[in-house]
Amino acid sequence: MSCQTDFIRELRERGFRLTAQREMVLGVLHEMAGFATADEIYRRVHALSSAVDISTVYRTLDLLQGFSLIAMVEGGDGQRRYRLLIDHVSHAHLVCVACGAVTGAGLDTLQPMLDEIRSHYGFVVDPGHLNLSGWCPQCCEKQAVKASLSHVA
Amino acid sequence: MSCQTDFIRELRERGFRLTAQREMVLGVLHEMAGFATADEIYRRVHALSSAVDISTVYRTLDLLQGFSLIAMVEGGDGQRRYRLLIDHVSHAHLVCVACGAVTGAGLDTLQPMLDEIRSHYGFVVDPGHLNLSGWCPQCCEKQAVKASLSHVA
DNA sequence: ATGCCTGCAAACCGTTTGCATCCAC
DNA sequence: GTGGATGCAAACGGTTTGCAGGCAT
Repeated sequence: MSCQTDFIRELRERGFRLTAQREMVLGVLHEMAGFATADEIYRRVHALSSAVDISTVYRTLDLLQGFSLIAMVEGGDGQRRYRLLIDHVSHAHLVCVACGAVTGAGLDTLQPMLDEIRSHYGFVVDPGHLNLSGWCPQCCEKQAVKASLSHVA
Repeated sequence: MSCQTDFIRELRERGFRLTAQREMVLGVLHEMAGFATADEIYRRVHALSSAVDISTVYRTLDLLQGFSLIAMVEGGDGQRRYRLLIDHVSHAHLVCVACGAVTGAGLDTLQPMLDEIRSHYGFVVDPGHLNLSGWCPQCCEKQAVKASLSHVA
């Protein structure tokens, strides 16, 4: 619930209003384990109260991003996925380009590399948006199958 | 030009046809230094021959992806960017979430990390699609300015 | 009472697809 | 000649925006 109070405090401090819709979007994000698309979030909010529009979901997600309370990744399927950033900041995200699944990975092993990139290229990798594209174990296998097939065909 | 022959050979082997449009798309990709959006590619091809459609560009890009001859990254702006994979395989891509700029980074320093991810999570990061999101030096500065402003507002 | 937020619906933009025509094979 | 490839245009799906009304402040 700490995120809830963070959110409300941020809202108040910046002169935004607290509405039932914004609470619901945050609530849904809070009870979801991993990443979710805007539409998935919309559906769950809509189940709570049918009078919530998808545009409000997007606007609230924008707001939450502005507060750095959520992370956003671009899936390989053209859909964006969102996730709350409550003490998940120290995680990298392994995004499967085949099925869109997102797995968490400890950031500690990656930190030396990020520092190296920073000093080499002046490029600051955002730890909250550190997304590595590739294949999850399941799709990795499928990919191997597909590759062998395309050699035949 | 080696990519050209690779492409033609792949086409022939798989029973696809060699057309002027496909050659032009490949040619444009070849003469471009970095990543480009489908629209940028389209404009350059269209400049060569006005009778080329954007849909053909997309279809050719799909084809090239099928042959693993190009890499695709999802920019933070919702546009996909493409790039030829001629001896550029050993590069990671630093994608700026603010301006969409893509910088290359040597893969050698990152390889140990990729191996670790593979053994830890069974997740195979695709070296050809290794995209790290963050801020390029220019936008990094702007971001810092914006952050300080939002504290005031 | 004020004006920020909302729902509605339409616009938007990148991408995909159906179909008649065309051309590489 | 045949079927894959193309151009055209319309559809598509996720996201954004304009606007009149509603509700938190």
